[in-house]
Formats: sequence, C-alpha cells, structure tokens
Amino acid sequence: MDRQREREYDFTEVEERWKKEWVATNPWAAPDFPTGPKRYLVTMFPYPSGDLHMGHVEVFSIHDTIARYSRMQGFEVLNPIGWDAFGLPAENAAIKRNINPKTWTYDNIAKHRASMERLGISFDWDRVFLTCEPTFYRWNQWLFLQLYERGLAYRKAAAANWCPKDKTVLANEQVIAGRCELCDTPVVKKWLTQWFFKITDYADRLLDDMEILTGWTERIKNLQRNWIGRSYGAEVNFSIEGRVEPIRVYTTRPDTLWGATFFVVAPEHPLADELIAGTGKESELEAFREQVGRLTEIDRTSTEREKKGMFTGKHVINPVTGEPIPVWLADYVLMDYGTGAIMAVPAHDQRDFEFARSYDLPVKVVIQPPNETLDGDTMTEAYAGEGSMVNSGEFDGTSTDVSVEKVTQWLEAQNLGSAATNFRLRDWLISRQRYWGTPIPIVYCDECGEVPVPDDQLPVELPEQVDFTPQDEGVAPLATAHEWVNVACPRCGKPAKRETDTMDTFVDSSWYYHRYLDVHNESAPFDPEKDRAWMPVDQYTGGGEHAVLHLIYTRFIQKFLMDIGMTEDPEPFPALLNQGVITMGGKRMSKSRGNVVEPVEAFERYGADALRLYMLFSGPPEAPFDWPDEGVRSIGRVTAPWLQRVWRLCEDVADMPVAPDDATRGPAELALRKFLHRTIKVATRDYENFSFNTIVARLQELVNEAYRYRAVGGNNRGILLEVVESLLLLLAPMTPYLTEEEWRRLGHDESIHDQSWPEYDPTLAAEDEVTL
RNA sequence: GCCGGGAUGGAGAAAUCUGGUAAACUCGAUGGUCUCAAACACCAUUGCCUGAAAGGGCUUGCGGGUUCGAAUCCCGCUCCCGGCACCA
Repeated sequence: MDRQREREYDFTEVEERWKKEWVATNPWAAPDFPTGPKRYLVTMFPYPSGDLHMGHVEVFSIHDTIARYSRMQGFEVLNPIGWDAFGLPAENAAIKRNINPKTWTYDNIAKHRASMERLGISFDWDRVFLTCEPTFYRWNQWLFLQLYERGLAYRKAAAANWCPKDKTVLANEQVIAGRCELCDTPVVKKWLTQWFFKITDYADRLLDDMEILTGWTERIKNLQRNWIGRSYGAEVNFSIEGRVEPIRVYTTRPDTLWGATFFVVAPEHPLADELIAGTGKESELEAFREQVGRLTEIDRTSTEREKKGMFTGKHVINPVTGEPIPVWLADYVLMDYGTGAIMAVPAHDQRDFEFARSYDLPVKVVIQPPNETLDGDTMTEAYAGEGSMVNSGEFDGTSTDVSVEKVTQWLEAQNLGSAATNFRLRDWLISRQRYWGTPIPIVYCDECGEVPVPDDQLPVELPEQVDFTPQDEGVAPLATAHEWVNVACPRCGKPAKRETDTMDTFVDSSWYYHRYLDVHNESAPFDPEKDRAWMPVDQYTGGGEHAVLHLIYTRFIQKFLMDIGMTEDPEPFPALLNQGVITMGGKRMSKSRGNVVEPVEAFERYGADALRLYMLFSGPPEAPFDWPDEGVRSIGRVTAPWLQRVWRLCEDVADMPVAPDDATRGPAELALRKFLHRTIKVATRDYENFSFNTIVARLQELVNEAYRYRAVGGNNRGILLEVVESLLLLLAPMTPYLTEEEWRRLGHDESIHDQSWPEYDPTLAAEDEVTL
C-alpha cells in the first residue's frame, strides 16, 4: 500500500502512555461480591528469584488473554496476583550475595511488578499480598493449628529425605529421581523427628474427586494417579512363637499365600530389633543397617543392585499351610509402605524370586499357567501372570480372575486377615531446617510437652536478628535466635523453647487463592461469605511441573478447608491450563547456558504487544516451544511487522473521508463482510477453546482480505470501518495497547477493553453451500 | 515392567472432538517491484514425483478394517516424549 511509510507505529510511546494510565487507575479492580456471571481467574503466583523470564511472559500472556476476553464476554472477572515470597532459592541467593533474604526478595518483587505492568497484564492490583509478610503467614500458622487440632498435623520420627547441600529435609514430592528438586544433589535418608501433614487420610478423595476435574489434561491426572498409587489387596496375620500379637503383612495377591516360603522385614523396622534381641546377632544387625543407610536413594532403588539380606534365626507360621517359614531382613522391603513386612512368594514375584535364588530359599509354585507346567527348582523367573491355583488345598483349580476375591473372603471368615487398600502416597513432610519461611507455631515445654501457640499469640513472627546460613545437620538457623527461641510455656508459664523449623513454602501456596478474596482480613484467613462469592477458581493457569507438588497439596488443603466449613467446593481448580515449556536449542533457558531471551529486551525492541502475540501465535498454549536461535529478533520477523500492518490499515481507514455512498454494498463489499462475519464466528469459538494461534491466523487472513480489497480499488469507508473495528475488538484480549490506541483513533471515547464482544450475523457467517 | 500423551511439508503448525478439496496462517527459501545500495514494505512461487506446458500420479509413522469417502473411526504394530517403579 503506502510504499513510502512516512509514518510507523510508535509502540514505545503508545505503550508507555497507556501503561501509565492503567497503573494510575487500576481499571481491573473487582468487587468482593460479583452481581452477575463471574469468572475467577488465577495464575500460579510467581516466585521472585530474579526478574520475569519468558516462561512467566508466556503464561501471563495466555492468562491475560483469557481474562480480557472474559470481560468482553460480559463476565465479572477477578484476576489477582501476589508473590510466593518465602523459600529456599531466595534464601540461597541472598546468602550468596551476603544480604538478607528479605532485601533480595523485595527487590525482585519490584522488578516483577514493573515487568508485569509493562506487559499490560490486567491484574487487580488492590489485592496483592506477599507470603513473607506476617499478615499472610499468620494464617499459615492458623492453618497448621487447625490441622493440629484434628490430628492432621503431627510429629514423628522417620527416615526423611535429606539434602546435604541445602541442609534441610524435603518432602517426597520434592525428590526428583532421587535428587533434590532445587539443587539436584542426591538425597540421603536421615532418621529425624519432623512435622507431617496427614495427606494420606485424603488419598481416596484425592483420587475419586478427579472425576470433577474435567478441565484437566489426562497427563496431569495420570501423574497424580500414579503418585497416589492406590492398590487393593489384603492384610494377613502371621503368628510367631513367643509373641502374642501376630505380625501383619499387606499383599495384593492373597491367592499366592500357599506359596509364601519365607518372610521379610524391613531392616529399619522396630520389629527387627525385637526379633534379633537375645540371638547374639545384634552387632550383625547394626552393621547391616549401617550398610543400608549409607546408600543414597538413587543407589538403594536401583533395580540392578543385588538384593542384600540377613537371616534373623526366627520363623513365623504360614497361616494357611501351618508350616514354619524363615524370617529375613532385606533391603528391598520398604519400611514405610504397607506394614514394613512382607510374605515372600518367590514363584510369583520377581523380587522375591531373585532374593530366593541369592540365598537359596525354596520356590513353591501355586499358580499354574494354562499352557505349561512350572517347576520351582528349574524356573528362571517369577510367573506373575494368570492361571489356576495349585498346591493350595481346597482352592486348587481356582482361576486368577476370581481367586483374590475368594481367598480374601475365606481369610476374613477364618479370622486370618481382611481386605485392605494401600497407597504409594506418603504423608507430607512440612518441616524445613531453613530460615526464610513460616515459623511452626509450637512450643516445647519440659512440663507440658508439645504446646500449640494460642491463637491470640499469633503470628509467631520470623525474627530478623538471626544467623540465617544453614547450620549443622538437623539444626535450624532459628535456633541461633536465642531470645526468640526461649519463651514462657503458653500453658504453664515455665521456661520453654519454640520450634525452630519453618514450614515448607508449599503450605503457603496450598491455600493462597482464598486470600485474594479477602486480602485485608485481620481476624480470619478469609471470610467464607466472600469466598463463596468467587470460588471455585474458574480457570487456573501455570506450569505442569507442579503436577505432584503444589497441585496435589492444594487439592488436599482445599478438601480440609471444606471439611472445617471455610469453603464449599471439593476442588479448587476444576479447569487447569498448563502452558508448554519454553526452551532454546532444546534446553531450558538459563543465564549460565547463555540461551536466554530477556523480556525487557523484547519490550524495548518490539513492544509488549508484539511479544505477547508472538507467544500466543507460536502454537497451542500447552505445546512446548523451542525459541529460534536468532532470539528476540524472531519477534521482529513474525508479529511485530504484522502489528505494523494492522496499524497501517487502521490509520488508512481513520484517514478516509466520509462519503455519501458509504452505506452501499457491491459484490466486493458483500464478500468482505461475509469473510468478516465468518472470522468473528470462528475466532469466538477458538477463544473458547484457548486456540490462540488459530485466532491470530484467522485475523491475519482478515487483514489480508482487507488489503486485497483496498489494492483492487475498494474504498467503501462503511465496510472498512466495520472490518477494522471488529478486527480491533477481536484482537484486544491479545494486544491491549495497539487496540486501545487505534480504537480511540477511530473516534471512540471509551476503552476498547470495556466493550462487548462483537456478534456475527449468522446469515453472513454461514458457509457457502458446496454441492457434492 | 506399569500408566499416560504423541507422530501431518525445510520449521512452528491447521484440519482430528463432529469422517467430506490435506497442508490454512506464519517462518524459512527462491524470484520480482521499489532503492545509488541495503533494510523495510509490497507482489509471486514454494508437500513429493513426472511434464516444456496444460495436465497426470502420489502423499498425514507402518499394516489391516469399516465407509461412496479416513489425517480423523476400529483392530494390530513401530518409534518418540513424559511420569511411576524393589510400593509386595
């Protein structure tokens, strides 16, 4: 069109001007009580470990597009933001720079906020909170005490995951393939007394309520199912000479009970001490345990490693055959799953088989496959498939599809055992031997023992005068704050000491989305009335890497809050959108690798709109995106030129004089209108499906059509105005700045972001009939 | 081993739910207009084979099936990605 391009869209000037206005007026503030259809939209609040990175830009672009589209569709929208400001990475970064974690955190939050404003994200800035402020974390302490009162927060000694580098324990979910989630150091087991939240009480509900999660991908639900790991089976009693209580084992195959030829107890099990006592094998047990304890989780769980065991010298009675079978200790049996003891059926379990061959224990076949005859002496691997029972008394001939149920019923009738369910999920270990977190509101008194801090003494504030560097193993930095540690017992008034561990920061994020709804409340974490008005979250967006961390903890705490009457929905986030990971050269962007594209550089060279649109156009939101090698420059090839093209079209139309025949329609005008209305129809459908890349494609076609119309001499201002105004409305959720500027340029006094979504004429939008 | 997801041009992708012209849109590439020149912008070509062209033939990981018609639905494979894994 205008080859000379005397003028160009000055995105820097336009974006700065509107940003200033939006920051000054907070136009997207939401009321506490919506009066019409509502949408509560939450994006996972960021962790301030530096400035925003492209992953944030991606998810905020997606999220903000949904928010702006929802408003134009007539919903009342609440779109808040806050910061997940406590935690280990900030603390480590601060220690490295020899400054207080608070200073470091607040600096980063200021940077984050400036970048969010520059990106034009339509947050309600009146509802901001930081989890590291006492006004927030005192409600973490409240939550802890609520759980404590109901027996769902408890302290126990257990073999905990210990990161030797970060010098703290970690929850199971924070150990990725045997390594620390944060620093990748191999984790070791350490026997410590720690605080736990009893998430296992909610295991069934966490699984069963997944039916409600219709807006979650199979991928994430599958991860959670695997993580929770429910299995059905039976517990069976084995009696032992000289002991009143029988020993229980859990098995998923009670139908193989007749083939149990030995019995194994986890080496750490207290029962091991009992069995060994008086046999003269105490030192051997000690050595064996030490050998097992030295292994990292990676070594211990390696399938290649040969299983090691130790005979106790004791026997238990197989309850169905009446025969004594030897009791062993072995490193392949886990202390914290089932009962910590198993019946070993080497013929039909591969692990038991390998152990039996190593230690020359008998292998007895009790399931015969249909087409061959197994022999325990000659078989080379366990047979775990289907077949019919043999060597099993009255059950001989029973087939596998009914045998488990029949045997379980019989065991119950004989009083030998009962049906049982087990989970892979472990209780959530929330103690951390670190400084930058919520103090656990417990006091230890010599007289009264463990005493919860009464509500009127909350918050237990995090002291500032502390040596916050990690201390020797198992000692928290807060132990160095002597004045803070030593308090009067809340119950008897005698000298006592505070708990010095802090809470896992996943406690903060497990309920934060409620706090937005009542951010200034000083007497409760939130008002259930206000909560009811906005909950549940209609759309949650964020990274899929939290599948078994945040996303499982938060579902648990939501259910708990429902149980105590604070909130009404069993699930906090019925719909979840996980954006794809952004990489460059197939690797995660990182400064040390030198493959980082900085959002700030993109703002300066191409503007926020072009960056947002680039993120949305790159592919479906959930798809991973490998950023081209040329870096920020690729925005200058893809979306920045197209926005200039949109701008020129708008300017062209804005400059056209009003003519008397603007309302007349020839064939070319009709064709363009039909194209426009089809575009509105399809783009609207695509917005509903979050298919942003195809919306952009469709709008590009529309712009191409308009240019073509102009190129062949089309000059009907009426039709062009309809096209351009609709185009701006359809584009407004994705590129808020340019659309606002040009909307005003076309003579409107009100913000484009307050307009209603354009409607299409169904007659015009109908596809032309195709004759087959 | 168990569970889940996926495979379409040189690249990102679209069409898959709801079977109907496969490859929209964009990048890259090639040629052109403009320019002293370059950049920008604009125009054209661009799945593969064949052909001077018109045209013809083939094509959605592989093999079958259903159907007038299959990228799409069904059955059986292969490969890739992700998760879990000594969980009894």
